[in-house]
Amino acid sequence: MTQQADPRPAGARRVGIADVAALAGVSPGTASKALNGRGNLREETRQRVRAAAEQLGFAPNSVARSLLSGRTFTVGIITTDSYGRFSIPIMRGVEDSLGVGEMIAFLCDSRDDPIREQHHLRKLLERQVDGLIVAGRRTDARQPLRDKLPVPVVYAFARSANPDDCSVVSDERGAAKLAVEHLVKTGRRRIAHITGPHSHASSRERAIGTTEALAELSMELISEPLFGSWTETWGRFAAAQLLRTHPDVDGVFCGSDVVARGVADGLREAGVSLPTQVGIVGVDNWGVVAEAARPPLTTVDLGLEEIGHRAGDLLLAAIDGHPAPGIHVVSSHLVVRES
Amino acid sequence: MTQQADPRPAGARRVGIADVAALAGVSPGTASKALNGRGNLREETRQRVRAAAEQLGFAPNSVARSLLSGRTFTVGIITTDSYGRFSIPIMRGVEDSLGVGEMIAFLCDSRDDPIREQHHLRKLLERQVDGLIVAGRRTDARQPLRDKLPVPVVYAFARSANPDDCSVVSDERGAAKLAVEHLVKTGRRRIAHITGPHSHASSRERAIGTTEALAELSMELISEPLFGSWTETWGRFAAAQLLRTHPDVDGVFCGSDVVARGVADGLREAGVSLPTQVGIVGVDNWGVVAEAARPPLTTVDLGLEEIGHRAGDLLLAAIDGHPAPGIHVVSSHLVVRES
DNA sequence: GATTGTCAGGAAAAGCTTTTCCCTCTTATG
DNA sequence: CATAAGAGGGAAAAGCTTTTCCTGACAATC
Repeated sequence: MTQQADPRPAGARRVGIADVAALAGVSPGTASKALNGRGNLREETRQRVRAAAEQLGFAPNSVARSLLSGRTFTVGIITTDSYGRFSIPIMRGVEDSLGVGEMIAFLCDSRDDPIREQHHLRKLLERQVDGLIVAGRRTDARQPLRDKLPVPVVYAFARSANPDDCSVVSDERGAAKLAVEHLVKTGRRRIAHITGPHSHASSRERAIGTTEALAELSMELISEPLFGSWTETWGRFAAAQLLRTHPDVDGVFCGSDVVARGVADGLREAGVSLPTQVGIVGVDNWGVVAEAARPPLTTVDLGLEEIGHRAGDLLLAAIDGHPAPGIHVVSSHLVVRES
Repeated sequence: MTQQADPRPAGARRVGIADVAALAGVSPGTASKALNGRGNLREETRQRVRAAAEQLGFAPNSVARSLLSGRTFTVGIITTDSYGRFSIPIMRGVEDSLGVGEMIAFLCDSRDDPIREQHHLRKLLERQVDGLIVAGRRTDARQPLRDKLPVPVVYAFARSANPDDCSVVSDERGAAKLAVEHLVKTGRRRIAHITGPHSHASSRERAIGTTEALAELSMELISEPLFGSWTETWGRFAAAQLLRTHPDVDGVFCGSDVVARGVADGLREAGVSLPTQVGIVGVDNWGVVAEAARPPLTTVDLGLEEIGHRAGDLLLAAIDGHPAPGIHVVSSHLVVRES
């Protein structure tokens, strides 16, 4: 690996501050002050140095700068999800937040493998990252990374099992509440809940939130929540089953858009007119699924990008010495389409 | 931004090689040699140093190491796509490839904004990345990043307009050929092509590949290629139209899985039995779309992950002084499902 | 016994920027 | 005029690891 052939093929030697200083006829220290607005220099000298830097296309070597300051303006993102459905908007939010602090992110994919995760962690710490964000694909609590880390950590979407860590999570029950209230507000009274596997915390939370929200309105589900899998096939199957047992259903809250799309297809193909006879609400606001469904799905957006953004902000604050441990809940919002 | 509050909340002072050396009773230089297998040391000394490093949990500060060696073992990935459908598998491939070289990637999202892109470029160069990968979302050629970059660059998926740059691209015509051959092999003779916007190079290339592949078999399309958009709605619409003008169609090659799914729904709901009467082939192998379609879609996988992998390999080679300029084509492969 | 060679490890420089401390020159003040 | 103060800029250290060069000690050889 990595012979020592010339590592700079095209663009000549990199210019250093010494080159700028020489061209401007000052010492490197002075050049540094001129460019960074420090020290006590004549305005004319500053101009001269700036001109020299411009002319040479000087960009400070941030490696040297980091070595001195102990700060790299770099964070590591460890995602357990192979850049999938969930981590993508989260990462975008993180990058947005980090960008304003002139920080930049290393991306590591642990693929749910603890060994891999520790390996990435070590590599990131060697590189002196200023902080870490751990993004998961499931809302179930996860093991903390490791005790006594030398840098702050923020968990995004998948909370840390240690409540003293800083975690940013979605509001699962609030999402269910939004969905239920929307269904009721649009006149639905006989509501069912079709969702994913019972082994997923998000399924269970959303189911609990659903019954709670109905209870607040003195209502209840027309049947027990139907747990299955996060697939369209399950949605279609469950829709058919639901029609057999409860043909009078007029609203379905689905645990995800994928399930909701299956339910919509299942109902429509059984001759149910949507959204006239039955209203459907999904969760995720996953464009390719929700918009292509017939009718386009009304759905609850969990605010993944906002989660990433908050995680980034909290990490920056922690790096600046203002940690905010605990669970931070980002609220969901309803996206009304035609279903 | 960034006060100088204590940047290390939890884990005490970072241990340096000097700490290890002191504990082992040697000089820092000797400790370095011991840990890196350099120099001429007694085996017992090496052991002692290794034990001390272990005990203290020492991890070398790669910032200092980089400053000395001029190599950071870091690359920058600039994607024009907000971590979307295409960049995701590409990035995974890149990470796979880079991982074996113990390299790690900075991720930047330019959101198709040249200003943003230049900004990211500058930040990455300041950080002394060893190389760059530019990943696009469209196959259309793009402007090169900049002339005379001090590090090697590999373009992935979206080739550089400069043919002397190193680009890794998908085989659009080959993909069309695979699809057509599959349709013909499964007995289809009256084949149509429904695809995305004519303004996209990938639509045009796939259409050309389709007619070429048919020509090689002394066949031709039953109608001109139908250009539209990358949506299910277009697929459904085009399917209906196709049935009106060519009710005898028995095979459709679609420019993407999303379109193919629309076509499948459109045909099925018009009473066409799939795949008995009409065979459908898509492009992308996008799980959530292709697998949920009825029937699950046979599709051409463009090998995005492989593109990322190749790009990573080529970049590593270039960093090691073995550049391979030109266009590198990654071949597609057929994924046979039930359509 | 003196010289040469080898082995083990130490000392110091290098890599690039920033920052602290200090020096010199000018100007103002008593 | 002499001293103090301030302005402007230089010199050098610091940050951490690696690498080169060098020194000492010991053994072997003549």
